[in-house]
Amino acid sequence: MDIKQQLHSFDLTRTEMEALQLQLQSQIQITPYSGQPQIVAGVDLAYFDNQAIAVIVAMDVATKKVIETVSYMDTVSNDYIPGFLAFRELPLFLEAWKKLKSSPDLVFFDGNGILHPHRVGIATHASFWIDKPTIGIAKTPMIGTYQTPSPVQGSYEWIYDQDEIIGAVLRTQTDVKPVYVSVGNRVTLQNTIDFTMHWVGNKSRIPEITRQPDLLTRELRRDYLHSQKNG
DNA sequence: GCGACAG
DNA sequence: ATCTTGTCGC
Repeated sequence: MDIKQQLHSFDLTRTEMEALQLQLQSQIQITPYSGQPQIVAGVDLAYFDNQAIAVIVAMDVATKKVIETVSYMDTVSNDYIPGFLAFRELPLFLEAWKKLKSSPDLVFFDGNGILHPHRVGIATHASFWIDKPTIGIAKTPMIGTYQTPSPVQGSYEWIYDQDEIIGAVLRTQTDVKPVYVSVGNRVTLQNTIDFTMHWVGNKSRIPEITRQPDLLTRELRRDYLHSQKNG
């Protein structure tokens, strides 16, 4: 099976998934983002039973206002396996992506980029499907070693795997648990930190760019389950 | 062999 | 991710 076919096949064995990650890993481009993104998007999913709703929210970088939102609901075919989140969530995300009319310059994912055993977390993996620069923002650590960042908002520490820097522990709010950010593809870790902090308000630990889709995904699930309960 | 392990 | 009560704090 060539890589092109695998790009559309998510029902793979563990060995096949690892082989695909290794192929993608060799194509990662950690390069500075050219200029400034004008439109960016955030992604998240909400589950219920064996189904899920994927939501993409496109926002204007300058005004920080929502430009467009799209969603896609379907059955989830793959279990969650640490290290293979992409194979569970990308199928739904890609369907939602097809419905998007605007063209984001960059996409933020709930999860990791290269802060991953094979350097191919969901944000990195997705970049090869949508052909866009990506960034990963995780709420809990997965791998790597790091020092605790200062409790002040904006402070951070590198996350290492041996001598390799694979991400950063970033304090989005003073005296609040930090988040774990990493390069998805086609950006630098510094771009990742800067772009992430741009979306940090003064209230939430989670940047608005991924908090918006998180809120909307739960709202849509509530509405769906409610309408289903009635008519 | 044992424990860890994004969402 | 999801299941859930009370509770601390602005």
